[in-house]
Amino acid sequence: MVHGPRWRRRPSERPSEILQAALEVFAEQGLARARVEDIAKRAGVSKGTVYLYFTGKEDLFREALRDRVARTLEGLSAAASQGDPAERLERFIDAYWLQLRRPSFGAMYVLLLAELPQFPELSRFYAEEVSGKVVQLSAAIIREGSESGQFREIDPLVASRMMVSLLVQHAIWTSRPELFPHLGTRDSADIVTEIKQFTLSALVCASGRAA
Amino acid sequence: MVHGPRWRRRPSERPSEILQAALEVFAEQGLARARVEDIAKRAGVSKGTVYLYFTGKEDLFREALRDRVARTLEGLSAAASQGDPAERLERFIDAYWLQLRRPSFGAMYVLLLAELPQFPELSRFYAEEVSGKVVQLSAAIIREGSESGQFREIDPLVASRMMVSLLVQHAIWTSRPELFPHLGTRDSADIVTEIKQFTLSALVCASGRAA
DNA sequence: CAGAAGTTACTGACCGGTCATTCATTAATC
DNA sequence: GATTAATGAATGACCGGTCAGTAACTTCTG
Repeated sequence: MVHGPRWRRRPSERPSEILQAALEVFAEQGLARARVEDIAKRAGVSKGTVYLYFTGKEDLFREALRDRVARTLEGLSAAASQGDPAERLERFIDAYWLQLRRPSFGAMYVLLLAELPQFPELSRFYAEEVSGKVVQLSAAIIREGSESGQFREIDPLVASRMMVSLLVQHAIWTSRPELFPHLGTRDSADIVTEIKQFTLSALVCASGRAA
Repeated sequence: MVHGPRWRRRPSERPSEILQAALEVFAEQGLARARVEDIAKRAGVSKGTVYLYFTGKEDLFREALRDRVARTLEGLSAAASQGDPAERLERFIDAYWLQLRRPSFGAMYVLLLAELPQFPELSRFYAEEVSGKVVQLSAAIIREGSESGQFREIDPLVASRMMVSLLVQHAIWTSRPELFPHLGTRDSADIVTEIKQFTLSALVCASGRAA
């Protein structure tokens, strides 16, 4: 058998290759069960190499999650920038749903919920830079629609939370069909349409019940 | 110092004491990180005793979760049984929210999402007996409201999923305030009121946009 | 009723396997 | 041949699970 070199030196690409592999393994196994050796194997390197670029398993976890979390907001502000409020809201929903249905989202969200208490710094980052921002962005659209009279009067932050709830929860359900059979065989496009219709019904409806 | 007996024989109470302690520790630490010794300590027994009543850590996990999960549906069908659809829906929301805001819910839900893939049997139990049932129950109320003309025409299963999304997601957020600052200092009662109003707005509104 | 004999709930030191981390060595590259 | 990237065998901490021993409780006997 003819072999190429047993390995190649690629110092600049290694870190991101390892992070990618790490996110996958952490997503499948969780922090405690994931084995550094498996992450290394998936990244095509040996266990020792991981320790050249990261100080340990926890560091690797932190970086992998930060890397993925930081992308959640990609494209959201752009989507929200053109047209009348209802259109913009629909585009916002589409853009957010695009992020949420990425296969890694469900896993990442579970990792966030399950492991983040151990990483206070990363928790703060997530709360400030991600979780809060999504609600703020959509709230801005809703506020405008409210002021222009296109949407009924409603606290924009409340409405925004409701809409985000619908999207996130449906994304989680979609990511675990074996636990949540009530979605049946609906595809992603149907779901997002249902969410849009429900949200807009709640927003354009004049009625409103007095408290 | 005077000591009582070093321990007492209480064979009949042991199992449930251990399950209770187990649920708490699993909720805090996850399956892999939780130590049997810590569960034992919290239950006030030694490690060996745990193995008298359960065959191992996984068995303990399975039983603790099944025990808790089985209670999720408590009181839901009763709540849904009197009055016109809007009232019944509000009572259903109140009853479900009562379950969801129990401190153990957030933790249990995360355990479900994170660890259940390893327990196919328990997954099936959850999917069939819990997850599906909640949606069915509320869908029945909505269907009736739709048929009586009190709610607009809408697929009851879709509307039901939307409503459950709102409740479950807000419960998760509530259970991790450090990750989700957008709820501010709102209390539980405000949140459930907001959810009711939003849901009913979406349901009673005549408008509807053509697809 | 004493207290001996028997039963079993319970304990905790120990064993064995797993896996994060280290580091002496080797291979590629300059 | 000097430098640095990469390897993988070796190390040791940790923890699930075991089991010989002990203490609480029960029953039997005179």
